Formats: sequence, C-alpha cells, structure tokens
Amino acid sequence: MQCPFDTKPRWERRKDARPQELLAAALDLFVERGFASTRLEDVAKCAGVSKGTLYLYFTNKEELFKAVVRDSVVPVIGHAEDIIAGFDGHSADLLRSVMHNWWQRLGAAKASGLTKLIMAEAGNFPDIACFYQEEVIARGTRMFASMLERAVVRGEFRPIDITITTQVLIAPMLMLQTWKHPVGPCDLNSLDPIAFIDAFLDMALHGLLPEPAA
Amino acid sequence: MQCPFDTKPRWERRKDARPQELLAAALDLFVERGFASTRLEDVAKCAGVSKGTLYLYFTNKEELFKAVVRDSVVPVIGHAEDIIAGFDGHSADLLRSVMHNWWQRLGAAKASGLTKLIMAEAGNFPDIACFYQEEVIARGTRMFASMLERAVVRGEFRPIDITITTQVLIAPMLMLQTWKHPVGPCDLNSLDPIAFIDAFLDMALHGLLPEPAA
Amino acid sequence: MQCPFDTKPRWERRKDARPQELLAAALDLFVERGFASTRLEDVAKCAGVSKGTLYLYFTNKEELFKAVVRDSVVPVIGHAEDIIAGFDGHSADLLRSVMHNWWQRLGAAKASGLTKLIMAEAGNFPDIACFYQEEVIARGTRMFASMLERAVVRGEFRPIDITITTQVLIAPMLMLQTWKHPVGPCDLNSLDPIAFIDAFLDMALHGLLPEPAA
Amino acid sequence: MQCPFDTKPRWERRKDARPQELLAAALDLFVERGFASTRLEDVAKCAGVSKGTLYLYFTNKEELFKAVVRDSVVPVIGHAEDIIAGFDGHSADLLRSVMHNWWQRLGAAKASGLTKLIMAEAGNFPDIACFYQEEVIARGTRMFASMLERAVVRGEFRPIDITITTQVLIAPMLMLQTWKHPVGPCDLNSLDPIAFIDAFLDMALHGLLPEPAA
DNA sequence: CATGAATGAGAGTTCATTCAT
DNA sequence: TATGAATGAACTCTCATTCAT
Repeated sequence: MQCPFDTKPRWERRKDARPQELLAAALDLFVERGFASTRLEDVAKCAGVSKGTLYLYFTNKEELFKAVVRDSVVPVIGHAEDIIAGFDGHSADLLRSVMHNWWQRLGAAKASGLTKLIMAEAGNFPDIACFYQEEVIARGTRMFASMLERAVVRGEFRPIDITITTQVLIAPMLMLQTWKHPVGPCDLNSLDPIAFIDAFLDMALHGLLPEPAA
Repeated sequence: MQCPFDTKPRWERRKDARPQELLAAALDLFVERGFASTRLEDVAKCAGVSKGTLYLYFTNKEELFKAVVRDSVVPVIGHAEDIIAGFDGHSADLLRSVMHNWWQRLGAAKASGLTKLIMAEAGNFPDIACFYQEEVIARGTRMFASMLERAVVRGEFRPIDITITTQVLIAPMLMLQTWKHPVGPCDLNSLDPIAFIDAFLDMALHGLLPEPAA
Repeated sequence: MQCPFDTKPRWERRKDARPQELLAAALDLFVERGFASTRLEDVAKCAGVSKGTLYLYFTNKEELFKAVVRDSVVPVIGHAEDIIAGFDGHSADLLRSVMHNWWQRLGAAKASGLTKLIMAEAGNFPDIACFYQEEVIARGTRMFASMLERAVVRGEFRPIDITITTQVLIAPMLMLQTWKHPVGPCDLNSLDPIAFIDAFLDMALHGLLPEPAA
Repeated sequence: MQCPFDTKPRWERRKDARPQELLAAALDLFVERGFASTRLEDVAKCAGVSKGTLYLYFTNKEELFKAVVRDSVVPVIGHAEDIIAGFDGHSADLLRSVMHNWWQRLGAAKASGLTKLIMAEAGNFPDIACFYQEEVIARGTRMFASMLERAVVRGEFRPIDITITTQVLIAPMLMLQTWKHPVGPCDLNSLDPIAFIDAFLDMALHGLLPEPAA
C-alpha cells in the first residue's frame, strides 16, 4: 500500500493518464479498506486530482469499482486460459503451473484483495456482485474445470467429480488471497504463500495417507 | 433475511429474553450486511425493540458484536476440542468427524457468516479484529494442529509439516463458510456442502493421482 | 463532592427521608455538572433509589431544581436579614459580619455552586431563571441595600449611590462563589476565600490610595 | 439574538468569508446558549450554510469554540498589555484606563459572554477548560498583576498583596461581564456598566469610609 | 476539462420521561 | 409507593454526490 496521501506532483500532468491513475488509486484503497469504507475523496487525493474530477471519468462509486475489476482481474483469467490451451505435458504439471502462475499474476498483486472485498460486501451492493459473478467467478471456474477434464480424460487424475473438485481446488487459493491481506492489526498469520501452494499441491496430488504398502 | 420476530407490544417486558433476541437479530444482520453497514436501529427493530433499548444491554456496536461472537462461535470451538480429546480411533476418521461436526454446528449456521465479515472488515475495526483473532482464530488453529500432531505421532498420516498443513486444511472449510452465503443476488453457485467436504477429504486423504502400485 | 456513585445501603430505609436524600444528591450533581448535564438517573442512583421514584416526588427536572434552591439557598437570606435587623454597632463591622456570615453559611457550602449554574444556564431554562430571580436575587439585593442605607444614614459611610454600590459589593462575593468551584481540571486558582474577603473589605473600606497626608 | 445573516443562495460561494461568518454565528450562539446546548446545525443555519459545511472549516465543536476564543478574546488581552507597556502617568489613571478599555473592547462585546460560559461548563469539557485557562485566564491575570506591581513600586498604591488584590479587582469586572447577559427572560437588573465601573473604581481607590482627617 | 465548496440524509449514541408491574 | 425497561427525539459527525465557476 503506497499512497495515503501525498498529492503526487507528477511533473508531466498527462490528461490521458488520469483514468489509469484513478484506477490504481482506487484499487489500492478498495483493497485496503473495502468498498463501503473507501472514500472517493481519498481516491481522488491519492491520484492527485480533485473529487469532482473523479466524476468526469466514472459516473459513480460502483462504476469506478467495475472499471477497477475490468482493468486488473479480467485480463489475468484470459492469460490462464491461454496457458491451458497451449500446454502439452502431464496434468499434474499443468496444475502446478497454473496455480503458481495464478499466484504470481493475481494472488501476489493488489488485485487479489478484491476477492476478499467481493465476498464480504457483495450482499450490500447487488450490482457489483452480479458483475463480478459473471465476469470473474463464472469464467474462472470454467477455466479450472477444463483443466480437470483434460486430466481425467488423459487418465492422469483419478476419475473425480469435475464440478466439485474444481471448487475444492479453487477454495484454498481464494483463501490464500484473502489471507495475504492482514486480518487486522494483530495478525499473527505469517504465511508463506509459495510454501502453502506447494503443501496444498502435495496433499492434493498424493493425499495425506501413507503410501499403501507397495 | 426475514426478521423472525413479531413486533411485540411495548409493555410486554421480558428482560431476560431481550439479550438473546438482540443477539439473534444482530447475528442475522451482521452476517447479512457486514459490521459497518448494519444499522443498530435495524437490529433493534428486528428484535422488536427501540434503538435506545439496545443500549440497555450492550454499551456500543463493538460490544454487541463481541457478544454475538461469544454467544455463537466460541462455544463451538470448545465442543470440537472435546471431540478431539475423547477420540480413540484412526486419525482419518477423527478428521472426518471434526470436519463434519464443524459444518453442522458452525458452518451450516448463520454464525458462519462472521468469518466472512471478519476477513473483510478487520482492517477497519482493529478492536474487533484483535478480539476475533484471540478468541477464535488462534484457538481454532491450535485445535486443528493438535489433531494433526496426533495423526503424525501415531503414524496415521505422512510426516507432514503441521503448521502449514493446518492452514491447508482449514482454508477450504473457511471458503465453504463464505460460499454458503450468497455472493450477491445472482449467485449461481449452488454448492452441496456435504459433498464438498467429502470430496475435499477424499482428495486430502488419497490424493488426486491414481493409486501408484496396483 | 461525595457521591458518584455508591448505592447507599442505608440500613433504615426511611420513606420520609427520601425527598431530603434526593435533594441532597441533586444539589451535589447540579453543582458539579450544571443543570443540563446532570442526569436524573445519576441523581436517583446517588440517592439510592430508582429513576422512577424520583418522579414520584418531583414532577420533572425543573421542579427538582426549584426544590433544591428552596431547600438550600432561600433560608440563608432570611438569616442574613435577621442579623441586619438586630445589629447595633458600626456599619463597617456590620458589613464585615454579614460578608463573613454569608460566606460561612452559603459561599462555603455546596449551594454556592448554584450561583454559577444560574448565571450560565438561565438563558436555556427561562422558568428556572425567573424563579431564581424572584426568590434569590431580588431578595438578596434588597437585603444588602438596606444595610448600605443604614450606613449612610448614620454617617458611617460616605454618601454613595446605594443601588450601584450594592452591586459593586455583591459582585466580588458572587465571583468568589463561582471561583470556589474549580474551572476545569487545570485549575491554577488556589484562592483563600477568607483572605479574599478581608482584602476586599480592606480595599472597599479604605481604598487603594495612600492616606492623604494627615 | 437574531441571526444577522440572510440566507444566501446555495451556489454563491465565498470561501474566504465563510470562516468569519461561522465564527460570528458560533460566538452568538455559544454566548446565548452555552457550549453544550449550542447545536452545530443552528450555528451553520445562522451563518447561512448547511451542517456539513461547518465541518469543512472546523474539525469539531471544540475546535470551533477554540477558534472563537482565539478570534474574539485573545487579541484583546494583547491590546491591554500594550496600553500598560506604553503608559506613563499615575497608576490610578492607568487602572481607570485599562478597565474602561477592557469594557469597551471586550466587556461590551458579545465575547464577554464566553467568560460566563467557561465558568459554567469547564467542568464538563476539560479540553476547553485547559485551553481557556492557558490562553486567557493566566495571561489576563499576569497582565493585571503587572499593573499593580508598577503602582506599588512607584508608591502610587498602598503596599497591598499583589496576588490577592489582582483577584479582588478582576472579580467585579468578570461579574459585570456576566451580568451584561440577561439572567433569563425576567431580568430586572438594568445595570449601567460605566456607572458600575466608575463606582467600583471610586470605592477601590478611596474606600467607603469618610476622609479620616479633615 | 477541472475544481472544491456545498449539501443533506443518515449513522451511533444519550437521556428525560413514561408506565405496566 | 417503588421499580426499571422501554421509548424516541435530539445531538455530533461523515461522505457520496452536485454544480457554479
């Protein structure tokens, strides 16, 4: 989290950069404080413009949020889809690859905080919830499911239930995203994300039980 | 969320019932709307009393929230600890038992929504975050870890890293809790929690890869 | 200030003592916190009864206040009037006597704080103001003026303007009453009331200028 | 108290005039109603703006009050200090001069009501009390004491006790200030301030007793 | 395009007063 | 008489949104 609150002098005040600066500032603050608790005045200040200016680019708070999502989350899903389409090896490696990639491109980035935000505040902002459901959740789920189908078809995974296993695999990654953002000031949760992913993949692939004799 | 309380006549006093009614109403609304967005007037109305009455029983919003947690979440952890202490069989069965129990007693109940709430709003309400961290998270984590230690000591699980595996096991359960609460009105996510838990346990215990030997 | 807030057990809960206990508690709190800021619940608690009971004896806050004044201030004026009526010596001695007596009986007592209270809050509570004006101020002023008239008539004071000198003499005594009650927590004003009265009488009787030759 | 400001059209902006208008309105209402009983909404309305606008200029009620004091009382003390520093004649004349000046610049103005306010409400608002004690009372007292020291040193006053005489001289002036503000609606106290000051000075300088010699 | 002063509904909290018991 | 649970209006302070400049 960088900004609160130095009005950036920005030597070259390029008009066309405005929306991007506003989106970046909004992402920062939405992730840090949540949707309802983020004040547009702070977003503006953080982007070095006035409150009124923000309304020239985004009709209201909800539209600003949607723009942030479109800008920072949606592209990542497309990228993952590309990886899957072009992959050729064992599905276990594909799974590892997609998971680590996800983390690098999304989980580790600020945008990961949006997951937490949506889970918590969707109820109060139906518009936003619908938008996110369609643009992110549904699409991300399809992408994951297609990977599992491939694995089962090729006999590389046991013949598991695709739908539910998709959810089982996604769940910890989402938790990882939310854990990355401190839960309050007395956060004891010093978690190593990479270790978490590896431990999870290890467990998911091999199970907790000892090798059955053999 | 429908307020399950009929508006009671003004002078029908039930001092001893009040706190419970208020706690129930507060739980409903906190889970539905989050901490910041829940208006105390609504809580009061929902419990069939006036705004002022609420302050006869709880000094302020934060104390009301803490009381809700103490009333609905904390006892569940104690119960789980008891199960573990008294269990005698194979750790895989203990894990299954604790997970299903958790779901029945906490996950399936409204109180599960508090997890979501905390994740989202902890940053904005440090006092609450600390309270929850100490009373719920730390204690719940210890409980889970003790179960894994037992499993490894008895040679019933592979010698995994306790700390991180605890988190890996907890993560999907927390996600399950948050998923239970619809992400907005257009929630497509019709998830069967029991099936989810079973699928997760199956994966966690046996892994995704096919039996190696055979 | 004694009470805030031990519910007095009062072995013998005499009903007939109730009003007196309430008046005493009310005086304490009115003086300490002012009229508007004194909560009737505190008055009741301080007298060891419930909030509702207070309303059995006094119809509302204003009536309670009037009762306090009638109980603690009004009698003192009558006493001063008696002193004047029965005095026989030099008027300078009478003035000294009345002033010291006033201080002993009223200024030094808690009731002195009511002066401060009235000055400050009269504007917001016209009923109270009128009551106090009639019962206390007007009567007290007449009493003082009669003393000055006697002094001038007997040639013991210079032929000063009675009305205005009355005010000039009363003013410092009233200030002394208000100063007795600390002006906030950082009150540096460690004032010796007796010394103040003596200094004032000395100045009033002899003046600040040196003895004119002689 | 009539609000001297006509309601201005919403979009007639006068940023630079606002603070002064708000301070004037606040002074009026604080003096009329006291600190606790003054509603900020009324202050705003009286200055022709909305409630929210007030918060653009003053962070909260206490800061508004401090600003009022800084604006209306503090400068007057500085002026009195200048008079003393530059005065050359007899101390009796200096005393007369300072007193009359005080009355003209402070006593006669609305700001004189702040004295009353502080005396009454300091106990309930410690922050304000400390501020006033430091910025006004302590400084004003020092100013008066320096004047008396000068008088005694030059042999123009009897060798009186500086500290206590300072208080004796200040007391009636403070009372005069509070009397200026009617004690409720049925105020019988039609007092001529100039006559009061002159009578007080006459008494203070010459005493009440007749010339001894002659 | 850009500004930022202004708005006003709405939140948490307090307390004099009521009234069934 | 005595209680104390309940009320609801009132207060301070916040912030998304508007709009004259």
